[in-house]
Amino acid sequence: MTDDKPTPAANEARSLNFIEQIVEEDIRSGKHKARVHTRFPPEPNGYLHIGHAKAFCLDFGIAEKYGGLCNLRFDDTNPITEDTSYVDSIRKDIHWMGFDWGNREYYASDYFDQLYDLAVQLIKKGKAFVCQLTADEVNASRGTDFEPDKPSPYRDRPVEENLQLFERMKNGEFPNDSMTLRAKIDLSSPNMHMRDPILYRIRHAHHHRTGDKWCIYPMYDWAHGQSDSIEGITHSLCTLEFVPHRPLYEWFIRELEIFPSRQIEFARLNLSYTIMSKRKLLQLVKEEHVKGWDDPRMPTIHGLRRRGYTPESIRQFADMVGIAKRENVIDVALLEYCIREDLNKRAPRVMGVLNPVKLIIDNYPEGKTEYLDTVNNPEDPEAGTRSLPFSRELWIEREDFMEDPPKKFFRLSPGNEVRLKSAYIVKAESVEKDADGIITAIHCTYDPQSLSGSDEAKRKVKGTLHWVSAAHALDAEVRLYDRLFNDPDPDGHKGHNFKEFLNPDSLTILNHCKVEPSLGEASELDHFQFIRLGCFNLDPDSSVGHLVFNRTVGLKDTWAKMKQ
RNA sequence: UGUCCUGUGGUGUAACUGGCAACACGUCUGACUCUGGAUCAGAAGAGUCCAGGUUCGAGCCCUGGCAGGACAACCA
Repeated sequence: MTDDKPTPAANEARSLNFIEQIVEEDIRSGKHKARVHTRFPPEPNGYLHIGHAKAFCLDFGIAEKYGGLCNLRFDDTNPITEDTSYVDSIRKDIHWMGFDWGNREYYASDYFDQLYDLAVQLIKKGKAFVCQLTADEVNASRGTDFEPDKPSPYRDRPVEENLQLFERMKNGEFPNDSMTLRAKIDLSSPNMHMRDPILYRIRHAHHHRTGDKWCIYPMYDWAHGQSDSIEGITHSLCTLEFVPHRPLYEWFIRELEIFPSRQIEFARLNLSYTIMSKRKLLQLVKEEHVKGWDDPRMPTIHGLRRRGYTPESIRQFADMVGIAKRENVIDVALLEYCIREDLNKRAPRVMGVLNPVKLIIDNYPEGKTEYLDTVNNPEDPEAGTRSLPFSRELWIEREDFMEDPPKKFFRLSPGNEVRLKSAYIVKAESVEKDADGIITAIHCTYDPQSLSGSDEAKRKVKGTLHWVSAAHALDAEVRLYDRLFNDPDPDGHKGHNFKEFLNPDSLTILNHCKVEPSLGEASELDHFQFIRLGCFNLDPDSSVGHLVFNRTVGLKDTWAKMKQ
């Protein structure tokens, strides 16, 4: 066994995304002494969503894979939109996802002093100046693609004067927006970011961490790259919209002669039938199209958690979508696949009836209750068994009975037999209806010899139904969710607002569901598989005596597919 | 119009860096099943945006097009 060609499997295990390839090359060449250090830099001005999850799974994942570190760094350079409450939620979300940053929780605001000093350094080099143009005037001075910007009249202010003015800016001697510090680079650059970008602006605003110490705040380009350098970040991973910023990122490194972090960009996640813009998600919350950031229909981490998604399923998803530079739209079906697969292995099976109709077993003794054993999870022998109360009157799913069934209907219909899961085989005999012709009860008979597990129970019947004993059932509210938008790309239609595509049926509330009594002991957010129906979890809205379940995702339903 | 990024089955990602395109989701069969779930077996589906070129040989290299996206905030 010397010259085996690599098997496809081995090959695949070796296949790396383009960022891993870069990292491995750097390690091989001994760059930064083969050290790998990444960071996840959220701005604390909103909640994290699944797109961020893709990003921080990458940041933390790369560090983990190559024995490096990943910092959490809040990019808090804009006090008027940022808030400490967001810091808490972001921290919580990342922890919940299973990542840890040790004591390396940093803030761009931690570096305001150093950033200020670096700015002074840049001024001294003659590479930055204090500009007194108003925002409108700056915009008016902007050129076009082929026409350079008009130089600011303050562009050639002497270094000494710049130094003094910048210090006075810092000292709060000037009102908001009256001055900026701008880099002096290249007014005719085809890259607009190089046309004397603004580094600092004046904002007399209270900052959630630095309080009132500062009234000048650095812009993204100035703060982000330098923060990377200060932390010794080797690979600074960000999304594609920052590609044009990279020349500026590198210009600062060169001019300041600071640690050369490398910025690498990848394509952000897009999910079909949803939106990912923080601003637009905020709009959905504010305009009450959803009930909050943690509404189970939201693509936020908060929303997914409440919906019943597990950290493992989301990490699996992040892994499966891959990393590349081309625009992409991931099918939500992949996300659903990930949670089904995870919960299939872990979620205990229980019985719950969403749209109940009474099933009366005419030949079963009145007042009798049997306790029948049933397995908690066929995928997990360790999960054990529990007992279920069974009696003469049961609830079954209204959909599971048809008076006049089509040929492939494997459920209950007059004269036909069906297995009640973990119980007996029953045969439908007759129905009761109300004045409107709606079935109010189904009468059946059971075969006492057919109890699950008994020798006589080997008889095959075409279908198996879930059920709940009427006398023992608990009432429950069940919330069914459908996609929030009924268009695959709600934000992608020119001339149409994304809200036009909101799905009016994204939430269906069922109020009179019946669930097995064991569910009375469920805890908040516990996961279950309601047999034959889907994955559900207990919503925090539940209270003693009022159970509320969310449907995380339905089971694959080939019958539903056949009906179409 | 300028600069930059990107074009591989329906979707996403690969192709050990020149050797006739693989994996996953989705779709469709069939088997099995006390969940029409799961599991198992299998199938269909791209000749890699287009046109030239280099080469024995190109998705990978070169040239020229075309298409999509990003940028032009005192946001990040």
